[in-house]
Amino acid sequence: MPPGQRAPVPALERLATYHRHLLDLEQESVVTISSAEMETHTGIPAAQFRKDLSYFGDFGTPGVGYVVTELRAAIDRILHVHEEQCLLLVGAGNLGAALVGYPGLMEQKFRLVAVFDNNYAKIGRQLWNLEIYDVARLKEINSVLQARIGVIAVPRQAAQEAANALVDAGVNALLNFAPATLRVPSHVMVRNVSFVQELAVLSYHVASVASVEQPSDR
Amino acid sequence: MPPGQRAPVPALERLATYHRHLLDLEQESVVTISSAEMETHTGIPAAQFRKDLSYFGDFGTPGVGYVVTELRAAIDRILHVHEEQCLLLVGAGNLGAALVGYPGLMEQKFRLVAVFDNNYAKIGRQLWNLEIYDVARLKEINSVLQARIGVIAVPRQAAQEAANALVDAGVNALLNFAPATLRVPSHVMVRNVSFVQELAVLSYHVASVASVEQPSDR
DNA sequence: TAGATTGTTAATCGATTAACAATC
DNA sequence: TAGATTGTTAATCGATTAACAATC
Repeated sequence: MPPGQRAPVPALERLATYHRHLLDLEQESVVTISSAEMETHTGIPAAQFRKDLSYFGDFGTPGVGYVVTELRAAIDRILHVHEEQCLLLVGAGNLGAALVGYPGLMEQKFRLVAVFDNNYAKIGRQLWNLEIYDVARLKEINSVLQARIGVIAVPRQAAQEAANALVDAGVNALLNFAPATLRVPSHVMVRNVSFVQELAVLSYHVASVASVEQPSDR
Repeated sequence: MPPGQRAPVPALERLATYHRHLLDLEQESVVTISSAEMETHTGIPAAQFRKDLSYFGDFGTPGVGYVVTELRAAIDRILHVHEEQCLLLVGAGNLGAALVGYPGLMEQKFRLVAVFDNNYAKIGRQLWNLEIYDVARLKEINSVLQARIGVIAVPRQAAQEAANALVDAGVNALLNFAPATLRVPSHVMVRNVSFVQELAVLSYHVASVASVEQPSDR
């Protein structure tokens, strides 16, 4: 509760998970829920749920639990997803196209407002309902749009350049799909999404399970 | 070095990062590299690099460093990416199509060998060079293919069912793109890739940077 | 040999888990 | 009031960082 301590990033990630489940519960017209019940839904321990929330305030009632709608709304505000968030996308390839068309984005008030590429064959074309702009115009265009989150969906070699352009345009948060280590100023947060890295971890696991011979658990 | 201790998952994730940079260094014909030099490349502290490797053995030479090619090959074997890994994909939507076409996969010896969907409008069609099969045939088909890693790229509502089908077909590692909490047997490892969750963390950051007023660092 | 750099041990840090007094 | 469940403090756990003896 005392805002002296900063919430750990893992707590923020879990907050997003709680949020998703709370939306489900709202749909099912569940009115209140206890931390123990949340545990059965999310698989995250009740103590951790309460601890995570405690970084931001008091949201529950002892002996009762949490009002689903209120808690969902509170997390909306914490994560700042209660109002529309604009996103810029750099890279109009397969992955970029999949992101623009991804229905989960607008479900959560994220809106892709502009797409950029450096390939002249693509510039000026449409990606779904959005025109593809020259990445050289990023700063100019964002001076109007004022988006603060950028999505990088370009090949590895172009990733740093895309990051530079986005930061220069006033973006201070990057979702990076390229398998590259980005250098950014300290006020910019980067979240990497790397399929290949995830697959490597799974690959390690598969090999180790195979070597132990698959136990017949469950 | 003593294999009594199990490597932490964060160490495995970093191993994949080291691997990527070592491939770059090989391209540039760099012969040896020290942990300090790796730090400048990857941004990961030298001490952590050495510690991470120490879970798996001795790979360097005091006073010299690491032979790039040897270390890359050693990590290949640790992550089990030295031989081709077959992947099954469930979900032939936009995201699935982007994954099949993603060049980074085959660069790293991951090969998507079959695509499944439950939409009869899609079954029998081609996705790039692969035929889309009925998800009901997953077990039958994998009894031949023997893939051990599955990729879930279906809508949230269908994710658990896809996971069940994959596990039933002998898969013990899942890369899940659906924003859902999957229940799986304990021998199955799940890695979640959730754009929206990542965006929520970034959204929190953007809001907090804005509230402090952007410092003029860097 | 002297200089460099490893692998490892010990110290630090931070996050998770457990326990419980406060409170509805 | 009695029962339930919170928010928080303290204990535990695990990962990161620092320091250094071993070694090329």
